[in-house]
Amino acid sequence: MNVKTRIAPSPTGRFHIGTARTALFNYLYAKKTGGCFCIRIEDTDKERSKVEYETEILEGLAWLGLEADEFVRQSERAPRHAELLQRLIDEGKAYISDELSHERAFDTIDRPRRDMNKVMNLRTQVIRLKNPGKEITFRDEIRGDITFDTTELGDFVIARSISDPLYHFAVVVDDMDMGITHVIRGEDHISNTPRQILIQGALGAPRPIYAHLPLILNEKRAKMSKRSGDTVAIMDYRAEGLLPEAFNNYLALLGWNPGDEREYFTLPELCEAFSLERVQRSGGVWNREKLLSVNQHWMREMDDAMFAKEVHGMGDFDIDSIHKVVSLLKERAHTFKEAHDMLEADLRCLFEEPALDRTALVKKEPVDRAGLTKIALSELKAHITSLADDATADDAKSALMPYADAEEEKGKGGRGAVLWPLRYALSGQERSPDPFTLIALLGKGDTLRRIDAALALLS
RNA sequence: GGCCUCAUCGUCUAACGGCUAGGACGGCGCCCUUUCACGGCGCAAAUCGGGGUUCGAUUCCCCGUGAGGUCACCA
Repeated sequence: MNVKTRIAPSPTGRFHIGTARTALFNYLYAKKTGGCFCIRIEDTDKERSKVEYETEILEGLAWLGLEADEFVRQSERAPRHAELLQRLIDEGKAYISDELSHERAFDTIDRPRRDMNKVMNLRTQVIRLKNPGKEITFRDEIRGDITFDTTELGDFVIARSISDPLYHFAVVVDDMDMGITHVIRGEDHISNTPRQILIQGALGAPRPIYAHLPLILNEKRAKMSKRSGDTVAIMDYRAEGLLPEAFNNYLALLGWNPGDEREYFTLPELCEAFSLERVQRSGGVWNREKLLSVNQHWMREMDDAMFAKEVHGMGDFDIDSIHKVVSLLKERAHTFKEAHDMLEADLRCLFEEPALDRTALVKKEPVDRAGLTKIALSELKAHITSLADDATADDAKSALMPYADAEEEKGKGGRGAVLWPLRYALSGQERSPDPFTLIALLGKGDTLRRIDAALALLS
């Protein structure tokens, strides 16, 4: 069988985490089996569908690298929907039902004393499916057999009018026409499945294979939703500087596992390893910490030029400056936003002259160490002066550590009595990279200037 | 509430019916470093409860309990 899957988002909201994961699983399954992955925009709700949402969803899918083999917009299939709706009516499997419009009927309850003419005007027509009222059992690839009694559904509405089909009807028709073989979707669709099977029955459509994915839960264990205040828009994560590689990796491992202990996967690796059998049955709680950790992993895998470009994109920091500190950023940042912020925090001293504080410089209990600090800095200055102009951090370390070690031997303040003033003189910060890295990055000239500035503070 | 689904460390998860119940994230501790981060090493941390079946249940069955989903002329 030639596998064909689809992601069928409705453009009535932003590109959601859940949609992304459903798309990913559909994509993985299709690619794993050599099948075809389709995108179908479900825009039958003309009131709520918006082009900007469609655009965002499509951009999001592209960003994740979930390229579709086929693209359909449901609204473009209206004639086909009307045709089959009419056929069902002609065959007596569906009927036009005269009734009070749903919302207007509600109005009427509030204002019961309307005159008869008005009430007559409230009448409207909908199309309902004749429900044979039987028990339906379908097999779910992830959960096994699921049985529903469909009599309680009654003759449910499948269209507002011949030209205005509802979700259930459009889905069934389109899945049939497109030849969708596997419907992989969220668990929240389980209860929709029996009525769609009923429509398939009326249409004589084949029943696809169903697989209902566990939901993504928030820390309160409820379905992730914008309403509950969860960050569910993929584009918000992208804006923060998360990588699509990290997203796919994290999303895949939330509700699926490869059966071995690998944790990091590229998209092609996921395609290779994926199987529906190893999809989890229970919902997974969204864990931002883990996402960030996965993101850090993929950030470190990037080449430096790309990395610098991403950081540059988070603000207006000079690209060449960023380039110099990529390795520092790679070891610290979990997102590109974080990386950018570090340029203005812990790494600030690399780009602007620090404002030194005398107390912090000579910091150390219990007596005034200004004298000792002064000696240490002078000594360091001598060592640094003899460094090559393009000394690396390792060079600086091997030139200066022996001196610091010697102080350690003597007791007194130990290495710290040397290393602290050095690092502080160069950074003016309580937290910063180590002094040797600072020397290498600042260059000999700036390094000496900063030491002189510190020395001046002590005289 | 009806119907449906689910149930292993805090979280994501592994474990042909047979192990000291494994890994990852997070946490904690130690080392490295008198900063921060990285890194290394280590520790704590779980089979929801009760019945069965079995020589033996995390694993199979039943009943509880808990959690979630869904009950539109939205998708």
